[in-house]
Amino acid sequence: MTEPLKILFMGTPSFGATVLRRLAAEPKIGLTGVVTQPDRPAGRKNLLTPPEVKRAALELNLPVLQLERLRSEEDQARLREFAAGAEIFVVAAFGMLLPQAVLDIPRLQCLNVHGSLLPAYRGASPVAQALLDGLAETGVTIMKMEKGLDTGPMLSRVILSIGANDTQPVLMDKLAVAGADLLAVTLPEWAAGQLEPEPQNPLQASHTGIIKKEAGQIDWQQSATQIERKSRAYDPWPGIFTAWQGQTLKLGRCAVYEIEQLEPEGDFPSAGQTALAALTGTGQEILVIGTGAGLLAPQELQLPGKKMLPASEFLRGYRHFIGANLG
RNA sequence: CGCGGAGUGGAGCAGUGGCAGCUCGUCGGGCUCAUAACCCGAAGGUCGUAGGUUCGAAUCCUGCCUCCGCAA
Repeated sequence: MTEPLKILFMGTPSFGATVLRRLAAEPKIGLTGVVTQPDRPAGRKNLLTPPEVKRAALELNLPVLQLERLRSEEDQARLREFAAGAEIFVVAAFGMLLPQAVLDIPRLQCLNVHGSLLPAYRGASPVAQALLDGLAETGVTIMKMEKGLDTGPMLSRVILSIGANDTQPVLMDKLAVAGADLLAVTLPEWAAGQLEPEPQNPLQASHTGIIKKEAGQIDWQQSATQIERKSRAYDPWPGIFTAWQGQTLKLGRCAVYEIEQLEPEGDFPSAGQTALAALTGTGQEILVIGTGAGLLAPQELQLPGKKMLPASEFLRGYRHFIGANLG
């Protein structure tokens, strides 16, 4: 058996941390160090919080280098020094574009693990977008990095099915695990020169951007199915929310019902209107909200300063919620 | 010192200086072919915590603990 591949890992949030932890357990792979972003103020007190990848690296007793940017000569020099001995850079959700000068550092190039089946869903939020679009399956692609954003030629990929109840963190984690396993296979083959990179077809490319807070605003004209997808794609941030009595009302997990499945008390609610309806057959009463198509049944609701509550408990405290118009 | 909200019987809420309440649940009884429905009744709270103001504090002031929204 040959020497383990010497790898420098670059990543920032939990996707990167999951990949890092699994790589660390791989005997054929030797991690020389971890590069991540600086600690940032986060949380309610704005406490300086280390990125998840840093926490994982410290647990694994790996040297850590935190860089704010990579464009200056000075930063690149520090990186070059830190990366001494590394043959490959492996990048997973790093959050920074690597300049050409950085891409040129390692002898065996830079490889990226991306949470989609490229060339579809390039960019910052491939997982959320796949959930929003209601895809049946997605996957992970390992590519050789180029200067562009997720444009490099592909080395390997694995396809995963998306569960009907998968939320963004759940799917993200599945992809990270699959991506790490794929790396464990791909890296040695790449190092041995056994892989021929396959260029991406730019005509099939699509882009995903950074998610903004406003994206979580519910449009009640959308179908219940679309809104429910949104609730899974935007979990845990920004979540999905609407307005009630001048306050932001967050919805947690949701279910979707067709009109035939329910017997309402009175008329079916219009878009954005709340109502109680009985499930046909069982007679069980549930909270539903009208939408552009179908009915949305939120399982959990939350008002500012309050806890997320199961719908039944929420209604005990706010009985006049029934019949309200949201949005 | 980033901004802000909230802690009240088992659960969720109301009560902003003067007897601690509502919905639900729980327990007992009744009604009913039957029920998650309905009727009658009961138990269950040192109002997060430590001080302070007051004749009197869940309520006003201060510290602390816990939970949460915004911002990042």
